[in-house]
Amino acid sequence: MPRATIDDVAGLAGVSIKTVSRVVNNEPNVRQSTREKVLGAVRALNYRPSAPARSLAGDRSYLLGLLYDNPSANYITDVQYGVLASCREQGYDLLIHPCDCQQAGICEEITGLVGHSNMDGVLLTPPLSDSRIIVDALERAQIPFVSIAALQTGRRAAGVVTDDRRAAFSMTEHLLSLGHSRIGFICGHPQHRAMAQRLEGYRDALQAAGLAVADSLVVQGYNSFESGQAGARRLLQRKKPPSAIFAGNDDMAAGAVMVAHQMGIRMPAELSIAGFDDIPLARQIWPTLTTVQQPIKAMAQAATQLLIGILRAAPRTDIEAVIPSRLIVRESTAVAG
Amino acid sequence: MPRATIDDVAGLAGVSIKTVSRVVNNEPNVRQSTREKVLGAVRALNYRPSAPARSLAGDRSYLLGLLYDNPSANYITDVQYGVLASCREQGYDLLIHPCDCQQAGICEEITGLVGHSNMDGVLLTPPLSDSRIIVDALERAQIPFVSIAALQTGRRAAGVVTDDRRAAFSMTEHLLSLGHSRIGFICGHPQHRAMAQRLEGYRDALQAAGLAVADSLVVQGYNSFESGQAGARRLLQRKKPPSAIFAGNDDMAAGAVMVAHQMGIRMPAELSIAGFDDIPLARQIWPTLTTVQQPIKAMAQAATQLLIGILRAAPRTDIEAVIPSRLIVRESTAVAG
DNA sequence: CTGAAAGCGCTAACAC
DNA sequence: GTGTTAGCGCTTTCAG
Repeated sequence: MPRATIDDVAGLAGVSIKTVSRVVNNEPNVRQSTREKVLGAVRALNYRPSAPARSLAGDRSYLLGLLYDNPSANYITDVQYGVLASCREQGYDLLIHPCDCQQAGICEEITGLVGHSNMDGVLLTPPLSDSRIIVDALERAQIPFVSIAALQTGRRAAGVVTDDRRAAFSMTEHLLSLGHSRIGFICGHPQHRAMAQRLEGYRDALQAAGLAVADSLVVQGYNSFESGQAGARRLLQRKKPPSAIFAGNDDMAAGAVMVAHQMGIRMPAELSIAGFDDIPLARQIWPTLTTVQQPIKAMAQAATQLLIGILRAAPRTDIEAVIPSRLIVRESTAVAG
Repeated sequence: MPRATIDDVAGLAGVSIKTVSRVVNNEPNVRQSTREKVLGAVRALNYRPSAPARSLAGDRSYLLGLLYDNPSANYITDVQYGVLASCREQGYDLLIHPCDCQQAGICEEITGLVGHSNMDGVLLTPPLSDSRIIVDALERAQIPFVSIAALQTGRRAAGVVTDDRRAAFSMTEHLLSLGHSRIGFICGHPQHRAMAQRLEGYRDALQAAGLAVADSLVVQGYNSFESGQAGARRLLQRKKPPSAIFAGNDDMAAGAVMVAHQMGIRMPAELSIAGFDDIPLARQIWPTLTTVQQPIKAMAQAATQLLIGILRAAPRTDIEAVIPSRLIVRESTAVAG
C-alpha cells in the first residue's frame, strides 16, 4: 500500500489539511479534542510527513550536515553517534560529508552542498572548525553552524568544547606526582585548538611545580600514529631522554609505545607514557594507556542540540558549552625508576 | 543572493524549463547547440537543482541510506568512504542510520525511515545484511537494496563479497608452511557469512595438508577484542596449546596478542598469531599482525555502484560481485619453535 | 480556533 | 527537438 498523505489523514479525521499540519508540527491554536482526533488518524494510517515535500514548501528541511576532514575513525564515529542521537530525538536527518579542507574550492563545495540538499545547518569538527576561510564562507552564506572543539576565534560562533587545558594539567600533575621531572611532550597538529590547549596545560603544570619547560622536551607531531613514532624516536634519542612521555593524543602515544618496544625499553619501569582521548586502542595495546577520557559523543550531542536550538529560535546564540573530561590511569604510567 | 531556479536558467538560456531539465538530467533529444546554451546558463547562474523539489516531483530522491549495526569504527568508516565515493560520482546523497537489529520493531523503523526520507535504496552491512527478517521486510516493501558481505541466502538479492574462504585458506597455508601443525582458530560471530567462510577456509587448508581438524583447537569468538582475549585464554590453557593462533579478525587477534603478553609468552618465537581485515590496529600493536587485507572500501564502492545501477535500469539484477583480498605478512608469525 | 487557496522547484505526460 | 500543463505533499498567507 502506498504511503498515507496529509490529505488521507485530514479526510479520516474530518478536518482540513492545515489542521493536520498544525497538529503534526505541534503548533498552538488547536482544540485539544481536535488534536486527539487528528493524532488518532495519524496513528491509524501510520502517517509520516514526507521530508522532501516539507522541505520544498517550508523553509526548513530537517536535514543537518556533518562536515569533517580525515579524522581518526574512532573520533568520527563517536561524533556521528552523538550527532545522530540528538537528531533522532528532534526529528532531524543527517547527511555526512567528509572533505579536504586544504583543497581549492572547498568553500564553494560546502555552500553548494548545503544549498543543494537544502540543509538547515551544519556541524563542523576540527580542523574544519578551525579554518578561517570556511567559517567565513559559512557566515557569508548565512548558513547556521556550530563547531565542535574549535579554535576560539573571538567571533560570535557557537561551539562546544571540553576543558583540554585543565585535563592536560591534571595529567602532567599525575606524572609529576609519580616522581617524573623530565617529561617529554609530543604536540598535536598545530592548527587544532584542542591540541594547543593541551600543550598549554602541560606547560602550566610544569611551571606550577616550579620546573622549567625545556624546549628539547617538546616535539611536534601531527596527531597520527606515525608522527607519534617519529616524535618519540627524537625524544628517546636525546642525550638525556625523558622518563615519561605525554602525547597529545592516544594515536601518538601508541606510536611512542611501539617505538619503546622496538628500542627494548621496558614500560612502565623505564618509561611512562600517557595519551589523551581514550580511544579503544588505548586498551588494546600493551601496556594499556593512561589517558584522558574525552566526552566526544557528549560534545557532539550537545553541539547538535545547540544547532537545533539556534535553528528554532534565537537568530544568534553566542553559546559555548564546556563538557568536562576525565583522567584514566592504566598500566603505561608508573613511579619513575 | 538567492539560489537560481530552473526558471532562471530557462530564462537566461531562452528555452523552456523542460529543456533545462533534459540537459541537467542528461536526457537525449536535445540539440547539441541547445545543450551548450543551457549548460552555459547553468554555469553562469551556478545553478544546482533542488534536491527536495526533484524528490517530490519525480520518483527518485537521489538519496541512499546506509544501515549498520554496531560495527567497528574502522570498518564502518571504510564502508562510508567507499559508499560516498560512488555517491559523489553519481550525484547521490547519503543518509546514515546505525540501528540495533535485535530490537523489536526494527523492520518498521527501517521501512518508515526509507519512506519518510524518500530514499531510493539502501545499503546493508553485516549483521543487517545477514538478517532474514530485515531482508524480507525490505523485499516486501519493495525497497531496492544491496548487501555487503552478506550471507548467501540463495535468493535473488544483489550483494558484494570478498573471497574470505580462499583468503583464510591461504593464511592457514602460510602458517602450515612455517611448520605449525597445531593451529588454533578463533571464530567470529556465528551469524556473519564472512566469518563462517573464514572457518571453512581454515578447515579446507588443514584437510588439504592431510591434518585433522581438532575441535579442541577451534573456539567461538564474537568479533570483539574481548572475545579474542577470552578465546586465546582458553586455547593457551589447553594441555597441549597451539603454536599458532589464527583469529577470524584483527580485533580478536589483537586480543590474543594481549593475552600472550600477559601470560609472558614471547611472540612470534613461542607463538604465531594471525588476523584478518588489516585494520589500522594491526600495525599499531607489538608485534605487528600478519593478516589479510580486506578491500572494504572497494566492496562498499562496488555495492553502491551496483545499487545505483539497479535503480537506474534493470528491475532486478542478480549480481554478486567478488573482490579479492590479499595476504600481508608482518611480525606476528614466524617459523614454529 | 479552523479552512481555502496559492505556491515551493521540479519532473512527467502529452502536445506541437 | 522542444514547450505546455499538471501535479508531487506540504507550509504559508490570509479569511473567516
